[in-house]
Amino acid sequence: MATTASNHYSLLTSSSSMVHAEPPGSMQPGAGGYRDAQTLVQADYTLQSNGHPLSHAHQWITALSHGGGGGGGGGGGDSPWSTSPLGQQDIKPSVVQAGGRGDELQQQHQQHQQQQQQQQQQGRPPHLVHHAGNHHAAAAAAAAAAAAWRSSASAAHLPPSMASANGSQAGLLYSQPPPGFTVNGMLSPGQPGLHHHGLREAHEEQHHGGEHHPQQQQPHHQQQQQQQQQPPPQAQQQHPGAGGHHDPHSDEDTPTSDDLEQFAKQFKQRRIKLGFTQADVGLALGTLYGNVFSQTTICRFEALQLSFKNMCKLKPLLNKWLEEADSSSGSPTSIDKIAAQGRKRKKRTSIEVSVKGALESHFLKFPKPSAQEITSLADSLQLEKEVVRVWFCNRRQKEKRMTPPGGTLPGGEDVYGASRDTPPHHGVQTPVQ
DNA sequence: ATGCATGAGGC
DNA sequence: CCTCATGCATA
Repeated sequence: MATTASNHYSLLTSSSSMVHAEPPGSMQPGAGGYRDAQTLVQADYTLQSNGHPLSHAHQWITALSHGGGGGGGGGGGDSPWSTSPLGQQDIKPSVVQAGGRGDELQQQHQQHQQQQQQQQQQGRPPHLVHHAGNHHAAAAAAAAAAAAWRSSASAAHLPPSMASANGSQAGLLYSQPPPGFTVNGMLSPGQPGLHHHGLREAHEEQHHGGEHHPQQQQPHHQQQQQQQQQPPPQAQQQHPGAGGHHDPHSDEDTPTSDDLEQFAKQFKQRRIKLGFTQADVGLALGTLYGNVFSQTTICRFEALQLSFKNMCKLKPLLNKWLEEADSSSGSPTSIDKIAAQGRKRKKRTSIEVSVKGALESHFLKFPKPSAQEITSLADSLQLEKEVVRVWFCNRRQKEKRMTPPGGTLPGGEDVYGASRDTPPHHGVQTPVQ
């Protein structure tokens, strides 16, 4: 029953209004059907994407710095962070799904919500944004994660090999905005003209004195390979005494974990002050540099929930945006979003808490279950094998970047060893959003 | 803000 | 099939 509705891919089924009638729980979605559909969709999608002139992305990315990173792909053994500085994959154009599919209902609903959200955020009333402020956990988590990074960073030194030269390339690759192009890729916001470019730094957020714990909270040991993402990030911090010209946000230097943390904070603050939403930024990046990102990604960046590598990749772009947004007065730029294509995704399966608990338990014992185990587990939980597989993948990913679950404090022993049971999700403040 | 999903690379 | 980067759809 976990699966709320296994499949109603609106599109590829010619009928738009049907499907979703399955009583939850009684059935288990046929994996086969799903796969087929997916394949079909995939082809379709690919086709569409191809036509699009957005393939430049991966080029610059690659140039930026290549990292075989995950490659290790399978390799759980290697530590992504240390090995390669930057990402390897190309950025795919984000297709905006055109409405009008069988999912209309859902989409509309979603949009509605988003609008609401945006209103709060970007209802840039001159007076103030009254945010909904509520989530707190995220911030805490972020901090924790950052802390972890910091620790590791300070502890390890890394070879200054990362290069992050891009910029020119980016422009080149994409439809370069004419010289003089108004940089602000976005400007959709009400543009009350209250951009105060004057306020540059928001340094106020300095750290709270010492949360540096030497040890990075590393989850437990695992019997298998535990790829620790121990990033040996370049912790090249220069001493104040020396040359002392350290510029935290120059997009050119190799960012340290600390830089990233700082940057993320500042970025968020300024973004909010300027009245932009995370989605706005993501879109603007696409307009400006050719890489479109979703609200999700921007959000994760701000919350430091991306891998170190990924953070490094994004930072330069966001930094540029920030500079532009702040120095350029809004000029009416129109962001044209290429919308179109319908992309039907499998409907999100919602796993029940109890089931989740079971999965968690297994995860603790065997983070990387074999196909067989997955199968039997899926069977006992009445879930599709694929769902279970993906769940584990995501879980592992989460654990990698996850801002250390509350626990981890000094001593960082138990990530969630003993009482891993309800990681109180949110709980922190987060001023906006 | 996050959970589940998709896909490109890699073994 | 994994990892990793991303994002749609959600709660």
